[in-house]
Amino acid sequence: MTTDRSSATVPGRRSTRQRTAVAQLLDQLDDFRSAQELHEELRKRGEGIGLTTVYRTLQSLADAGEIDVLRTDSGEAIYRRCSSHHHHHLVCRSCGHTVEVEGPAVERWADRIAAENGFSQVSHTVEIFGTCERCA
Amino acid sequence: MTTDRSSATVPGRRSTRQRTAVAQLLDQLDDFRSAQELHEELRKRGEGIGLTTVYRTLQSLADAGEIDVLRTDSGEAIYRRCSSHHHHHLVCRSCGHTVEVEGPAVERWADRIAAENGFSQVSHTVEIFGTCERCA
DNA sequence: AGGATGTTGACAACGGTAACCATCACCCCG
DNA sequence: CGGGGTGATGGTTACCGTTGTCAACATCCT
Repeated sequence: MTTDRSSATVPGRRSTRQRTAVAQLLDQLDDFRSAQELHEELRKRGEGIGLTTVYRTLQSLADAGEIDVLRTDSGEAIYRRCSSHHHHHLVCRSCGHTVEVEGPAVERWADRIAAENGFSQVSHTVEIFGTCERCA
Repeated sequence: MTTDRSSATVPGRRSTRQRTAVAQLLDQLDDFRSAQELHEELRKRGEGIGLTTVYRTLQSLADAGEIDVLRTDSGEAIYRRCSSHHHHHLVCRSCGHTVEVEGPAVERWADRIAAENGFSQVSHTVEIFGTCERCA
């Protein structure tokens, strides 16, 4: 069995009903969702929670590395609970279905390129978009 | 000799002083810049041009594939005139200084991963961010 | 030159996100 | 097990990048 991350406290420290609700919802979902979508879903489920709190909680979780953040073409941030090790995503443009992927060679390539050009504090974004079988 | 892209018209069709100014500025710059930065620079140079027009022109150029668009961590769009062949970027977080990079192996890796998971119509984003030597 | 049509730009609206801050809930302590 | 200090909440306002609006204007074809 996996660790129960739903009770993660992250921010300052306290565990509240709202934070638990956000964490649990993220655990259940497998696709990237926007803060507003998550907020709407929580309210739909009867959770009393403010949009501000959702934003704050997501930001804390992201800062703590507990969730991944992507940007849509329109600039909107979308969130998803991910495994903790470094990975990238293969995302369906149509339904948002996501597969975590790895590419050790890509990591090395990025680091090498950056080093060759004198860049430090290197990070990189690698996302693959396409149409999944079900949406094809 | 290369084609004179500074006179690109793109949108509907007409060539105007403003569009030429934006295109020329992009030709001179080698870094990713936000619409507002470009607008400010143009005014600094004495070009009478509205912010709205800058946004519109950049969007048209991007739609036409004449410039590349990236998103900063904060979600802001940044633009840069790029070579037309497929490439990626090594971008300085601090000053926007950019180096175009290539990674044939990465392209193949992305295509293979997508194929293995049954995804079609594959595209990918690969950007490397860091701090360049001058900003370190 | 004349005019149809595309373009401009000041301004207002918009949408996502973050700051405020008074009220509230955790949870530690006795 | 209850009081209270401290961190959390959330309605509201503010922000900021970006886009819509629309009257005035420039371009370019004839």
